[in-house]
Amino acid sequence: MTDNLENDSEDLPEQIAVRMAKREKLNDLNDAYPVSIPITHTVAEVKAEFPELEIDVATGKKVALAGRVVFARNTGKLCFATLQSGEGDRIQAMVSLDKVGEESLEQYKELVDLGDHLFVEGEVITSKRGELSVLVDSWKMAAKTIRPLPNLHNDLSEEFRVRHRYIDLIVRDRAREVVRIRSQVMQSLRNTFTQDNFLEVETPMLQVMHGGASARPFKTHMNAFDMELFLRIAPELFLKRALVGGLERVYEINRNFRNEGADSTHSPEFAMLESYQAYGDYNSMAELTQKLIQNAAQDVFGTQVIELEEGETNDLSGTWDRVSMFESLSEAAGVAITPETPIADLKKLADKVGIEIDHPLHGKYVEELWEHFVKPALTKPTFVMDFPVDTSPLTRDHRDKAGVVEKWDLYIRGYEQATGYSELVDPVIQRERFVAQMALAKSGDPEAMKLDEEFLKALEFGMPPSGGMGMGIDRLLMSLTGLGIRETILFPLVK
RNA sequence: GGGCCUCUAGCUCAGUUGGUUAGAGCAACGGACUUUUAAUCCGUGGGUCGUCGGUUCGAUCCCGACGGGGCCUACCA
Repeated sequence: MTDNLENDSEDLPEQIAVRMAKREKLNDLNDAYPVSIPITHTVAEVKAEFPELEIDVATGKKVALAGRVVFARNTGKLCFATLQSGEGDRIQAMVSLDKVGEESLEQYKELVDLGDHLFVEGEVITSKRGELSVLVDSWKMAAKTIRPLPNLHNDLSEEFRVRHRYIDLIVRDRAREVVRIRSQVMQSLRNTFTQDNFLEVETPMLQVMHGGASARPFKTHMNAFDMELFLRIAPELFLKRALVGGLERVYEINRNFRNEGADSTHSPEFAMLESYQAYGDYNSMAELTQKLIQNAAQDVFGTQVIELEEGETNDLSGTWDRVSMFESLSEAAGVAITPETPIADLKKLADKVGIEIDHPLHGKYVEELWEHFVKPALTKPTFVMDFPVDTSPLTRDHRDKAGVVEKWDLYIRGYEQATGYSELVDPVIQRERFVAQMALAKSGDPEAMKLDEEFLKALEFGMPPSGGMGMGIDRLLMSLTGLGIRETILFPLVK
C-alpha cells in the first residue's frame, strides 16, 4: 500500500475516495475525529453487568460506549452494527428511526462504514433474537476510517498479517491473545527474579566492542565521536562487570541484534534474558531456569502442561532431565567419544553420516555430531550438560571432568531454549581464551570473539564465582504457544 | 548464499493449453426493507493480472532480468 492520499481524488482507489468524502461531510456536520468522547462503560463492562438477559428485554440502563464497527446490517428504518472493543469484546448497536429521527438515521446510513470507531449512547436491551444491544438514542463518529477493513470472513494471508499487524490485531482473536500472553510471561519472569532478590539492570546496546557470544554484529557509526559502534550481540560482558562491582544477582531482558539469517526460529533482533548469580554455578542456574519457565507456564496458563496449536501438548512439569553431551553422544553413536578422541576419528564419523565439516576445533565436531545423533530425539525438556572447552571461551573448566566446561544447553521441543554456565572468572585463563579466539579470527572465522581489554581489566579486579544463564524470550513464547517466531514478535522485521 | 515454488479488484481466491469485453464471494456505489447476526433482494462501478524488457500479428499467460513472499538447504539463539 504505497498509494498517497495527497493525490487528486480521481487517482484514489474508489473506496478510499468515497470515505474521504464522508470524512469531509462529517467534519462539516460536526467532527470526524472528536478530541474525546464521553464513554461511561466499556463493552466488557456492559456484557459483565447483563450476562443472561431474556429475549426482547429493556433494562432501563443507559450507557455510552464506543467500538469499531465490524459488521453492519441496515434495513430501511432500523440499522444493526456490531461494535468491537480493543479487547475484542463485541456488542450490538441498534439505530432505529423512532429513537434517533429521520435526519440522524439517514446520516448514519450515509456516513458510517465498516471499520469506523462509533460512539453510541442509549439503553441496554436485548433484541427479538436475544442479542445484547444498545438501543441508540444518539450516535457520533468517534474516528472515521479512510481505508476499508479486510473482509472478516477469510483468514488474512500470512504476509498481510505480518506486514499489517495492526489489522491482524483488529480481526484475529489469537493475534491479540499472543500479545497478552507475551506481556504476562514477561511479568512472570520478573516476578520470579524479584522473589529471588535479583536486580533488573540495563546495559549498553551500543557498544564500542561487541562480545559475549559468537555472532556477526550490525555496525553503525556515531557522528559526534566519528566512531564505529556495534549493536550488541549479547549483554554478557557488561553484566559480568556488574558482578565485579558487587551486584550479586542481576538480570536483563532486552534486545540483541545479530547480522545473520532469519527463519522460523531466528530474527535479526530478538529479546534476550541474561542472568548472573554470584556464588551460584551452572547447577543453580539450571534450577533457576526451570523455575522461571515453570512459573511462567503456571502464571499464564494455570498449568505446566500446555496445550499448543494443533492438539500438541508441551509438558513442562517435573524435574527436567540432565544428560551429558559426551555420554549421550557416545551412546547414540555406538562408539565412545571423549575429549581425547582424535579429530581424525571424529571427521571419519562425520563423513560416514554425511556431515560436511572442516574446522580447526575439536569441539565443533563434537557439537555437530551431537546435533546429528542426539538432538532429533530430544522432545522432553532436557539440560544437555558439559560442553567441549574450545567452543565455549567464556566458561570455566569442569571441576572434575577433563576437557569439558561447566555449560548446559536447555532443549525444549527440539530446539535450544536457554544456555547456562559456571562462569570463567580467572582473568589469566580468560585472556588465553581470547588470544585463541583471535587466532580463529585471523584464520577467517567471522564470528570469533575479539579480545576485550576493558572486560579483562574488570575481571582482574576480581569477579566472584558465579553462574550465568541466557534465554531467548521469543523462543520461550514459541515453546509456550507452539507458534513461529514471527508470530510471537508484534512487529517483526520485513523487507 | 544455493535450489524449487509463487505474485490476478480493498480482502480471500478462481481463471486464461497465447486471441476481441479477466471472473466469484465479501467490501464499495444506487435502490427496497423496523429485529438483523457473514441480513436479504434488485441494479451498478471497480484491475498497469508485481515491475521492466524480449519472443509473437497478438502476452495477464511463453522467455529473461529485477522486486516481494513462501518452502527446502547451509550458519547463528
